[in-house]
This record gives sequence, structure tokens and C-alpha cells, in this order.
Amino acid sequence: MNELNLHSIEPGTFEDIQDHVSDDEVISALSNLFKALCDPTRLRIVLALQHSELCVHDLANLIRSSESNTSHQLRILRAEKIVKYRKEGKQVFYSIADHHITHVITDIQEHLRES
Amino acid sequence: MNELNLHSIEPGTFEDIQDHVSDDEVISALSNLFKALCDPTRLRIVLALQHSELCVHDLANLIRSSESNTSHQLRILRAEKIVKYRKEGKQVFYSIADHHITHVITDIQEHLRES
DNA sequence: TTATCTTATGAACACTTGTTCAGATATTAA
DNA sequence: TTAATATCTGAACAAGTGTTCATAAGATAA
Repeated sequence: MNELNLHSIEPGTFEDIQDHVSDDEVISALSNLFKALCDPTRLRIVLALQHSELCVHDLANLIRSSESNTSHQLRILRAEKIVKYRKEGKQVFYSIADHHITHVITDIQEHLRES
Repeated sequence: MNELNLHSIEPGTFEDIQDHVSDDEVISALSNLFKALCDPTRLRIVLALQHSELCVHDLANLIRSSESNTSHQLRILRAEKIVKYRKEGKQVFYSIADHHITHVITDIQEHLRES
């Protein structure tokens, strides 16, 4: 008796897949990362930082947003360790935290080209 | 005279980066893709489909959500061409649309391991 | 035809989120 | 100290989003 009434897979396969999609911590971590990357303003920040390390003021001008909003969005990118920063006097310089982030953007752009 | 009052980069560099972050179509397309991937329910769907082609009923049971909600979320994934589908009688079988999507997930997971 | 099964859809609601504004913090210079 | 500069933060509000419920649509079988 199969109370789930599976239509297209075997119970064993079902359990294998379920193990993989039931890891709430992993799902939540992935979700938070994609959430951080899904906002146009934050995407502009990430794309800008792929070219050069930048301070908040220049970053704000580049993406045509206020310094306040830029700072708010950088906070979210920092929380997900998508960007890192270093202080130099009054200024704070931001840059991309690791190369996997750049790869993600590249992969997504390739998907766009093919779809 | 520099009305932008740049702090950390040259005007030429500024314009180069600005060209890259000002392509609204690309930014919007990237944003929509990440938006589609940032919801936990949709992430579960994508992770499940990485193992096997699945019909809506089995997919709903796997991710522990209603069939209605699963269908709603599949619609969004379809719109971004993250998943594709084929009909077979009453059933609709979904699968991952292309390998770049799988790579994106892999890259993000590697980022997670290192951060 | 009618009945059943599978999937899709529209409306409604609660919840989340990006931006703005005002103000705070921190660093440097005078 | 005060003033100026650079960045950050909290509150508030509009706009967007995920889920549920009810129902529709499409396919098959009787």
C-alpha cells in the first residue's frame, strides 16, 4: 500500500530525492543568496565591483542611487559574504568576496543567451 | 572640473563601468532569473528535478506542498525557462531546462562552503 | 454523455522588501 | 573643541510576492 500514490517514480527514488530537498538549512542558505542577488540595485553593485574595488560614494554614483540606499544594499551583500570591504580613513572600499559569485553571474548570463 | 567628485577611480574607468551596469535589459533579465531561484519552494522543485523528471503530483509530495502551489511555482520557473515540460496523457512531466542552471546551483553551493 | 483524475488559474490576504528621509556614527582637519 | 566628510542605520510607507481556496480546463475511461 502506497499512501502517497506516486505516479512517476518508485518509492525508493522518492525517498532519495526527498532527502536531498528536505535539508532546510541548505535550502534556506541558497534562498538567501539568491535573494541577495535578485535585486536590480544589488546586481548593479556586484557588476560594478567585478571591474574594480570601489568606495560607497563612487559606487552610488555609478549605479545612480543614493549613498544611503547603496549602503543599505551593501549591508545585505556583506551579510551573504558576496562582497568584502576594507576601511581606509573615512572611506570604505568594497570588492567581490570570492570567485564563485563571478561564476554564478557568468552561468546565468550563458543561460540567458541560450533561452 | 568633475561634477561627480569621484573618490577612488578615474573618470575614464567610471564611464567604462557605468556602461556595463547601465544595461537595463541585462540587469532586468538577471534579476528575474535570480528572483525565480530565490524562493525556497521553487528551489526545492529545482533540486528535485536535478535528480529526475517528475510529474506535478509527485513533485508536490516531494516538496511537501500543495499541487496548486507547486503548479503556481512551476509556472514561474517555466517563464524563466529554468524548467521545461512534456505532456503525457493527463500528466505533465517537468525537468531542468539546461545545464547552466545546474552550474549556478553548484557555484552557489561552493560559495556557501567557503563562506 | 457523465465521472474521474491531473494540472492550471484567478482572487484574496498576509507577509516581505526596496527606497526615502532624517539623523547617527566615525574619521580627519582646522 | 568645531566643522566637514563618508558611511551607516532606524522608521515608515508603497509596492511586490507566496500561499490558500475555490474553480476551471483538459484528458481519459465508463
